[in-house]
Amino acid sequence: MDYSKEPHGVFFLIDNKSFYASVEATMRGLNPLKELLVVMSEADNTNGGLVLATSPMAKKIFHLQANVSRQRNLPQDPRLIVVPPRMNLYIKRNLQINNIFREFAAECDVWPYSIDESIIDMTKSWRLFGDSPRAVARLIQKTVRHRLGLYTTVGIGDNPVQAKIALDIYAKHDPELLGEIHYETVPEKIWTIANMTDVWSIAKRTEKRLNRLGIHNMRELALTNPFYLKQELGLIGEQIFAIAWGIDRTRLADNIAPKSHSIGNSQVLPRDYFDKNEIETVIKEMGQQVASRLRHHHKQTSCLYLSVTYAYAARVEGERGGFSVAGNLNYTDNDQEISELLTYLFESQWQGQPVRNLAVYSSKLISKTAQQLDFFTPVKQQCQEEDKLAIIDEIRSRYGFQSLVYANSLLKGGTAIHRATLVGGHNGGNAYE
DNA sequence: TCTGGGGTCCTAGGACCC
DNA sequence: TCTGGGGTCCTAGGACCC
Repeated sequence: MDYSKEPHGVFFLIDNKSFYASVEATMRGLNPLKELLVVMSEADNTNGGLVLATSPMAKKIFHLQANVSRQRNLPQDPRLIVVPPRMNLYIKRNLQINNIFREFAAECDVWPYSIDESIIDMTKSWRLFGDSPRAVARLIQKTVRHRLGLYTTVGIGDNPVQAKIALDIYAKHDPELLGEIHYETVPEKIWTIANMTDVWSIAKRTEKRLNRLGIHNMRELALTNPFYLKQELGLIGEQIFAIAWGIDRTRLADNIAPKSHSIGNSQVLPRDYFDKNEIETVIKEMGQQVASRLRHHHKQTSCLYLSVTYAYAARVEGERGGFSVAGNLNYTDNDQEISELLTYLFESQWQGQPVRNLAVYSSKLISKTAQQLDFFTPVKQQCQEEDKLAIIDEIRSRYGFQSLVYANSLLKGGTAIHRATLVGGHNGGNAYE
């Protein structure tokens, strides 16, 4: 493989070791790597408790490998500290960590990827801070540890995908929490990965399809004809072939840049819902929440998507366990218009099955520059409606969502009030210390 | 996994157009 | 109106990630 024309840079992929659990440990004056601690959400719909994060030592001692597990899987051991999540605090820490990264690279070269991972393009700046990329990575780790008490894990690569694999496969098990992959070390570092599903973008289904083609590891993948892979797996085939060779031609500015394609919410209901009115109450609430988020981002949507999953008891083998439908409408961020279309979509498909899971997404978004008036409603009325929603948003941002709810949320089945203070479905806690 | 939540991207097949 | 064909857009579903 000739790598000479491939982009060569210095990329760091940094994540926080057991992020939520580590933050909680530091808040208690404990060492994140030594304590036995789990963060467990006990929201209504978690069915007894959902473990969101497990400290490294708890994973080791109690063999808790899976990231997400249930309360029933937890050992009854007095040494184990179980704490509720504080999502707002984790968001705040994430911002602080990224601000530290911005001391080591330009603003435009730091790309937050998730609540506990960021990609940093260090190509232009690493020489300012040390003799080798590895030394600079150590310095960043020490800085974060010193200021916030948190341990970070760093994958280093000549491009983002090498850094990502270095992080996932090597850094997490390295005593210094560092991993490196470069073009020259691809056969040694990537082809030897025992389990293909450990590689980013390959999960169970893709592994199965590869197995059917006689491919059982990364080396075999790398040595397969790429045209054959493309023919059998489509674009995914090309992509994972490139990954097997450590090749990544994406330019972060084009690909990672936040370009919001959709805004939506989903929830598992706290119990099975049988009644049409109850289900529609929640659908309307979710529509209002999506509308409110659209307004907050100054966006409007022209396409709504509703997904309904039936209660387990209503599933029939061989039949679909729910439905999803999409519908178009004129660009809007209006509660009423959004709720109406969602209700219509629901009624167009629902045939009385009990429901357990609902999702509402808005897509085909545009930035809102001015209010779009329609031809059929008096202008004054449209402006008043707009003003009313702005006031609702203002009151809610000052006094909380539950300070002002539609009467339907007080009806049986509504979940909005209960969920109002949750962040990502979990307890927000308080960001202030 | 008898159910967490918020996303992105890809694709097969149908509708529609010229 | 017992077979055109190519292109584009849309929908619904699948797969994956953190």
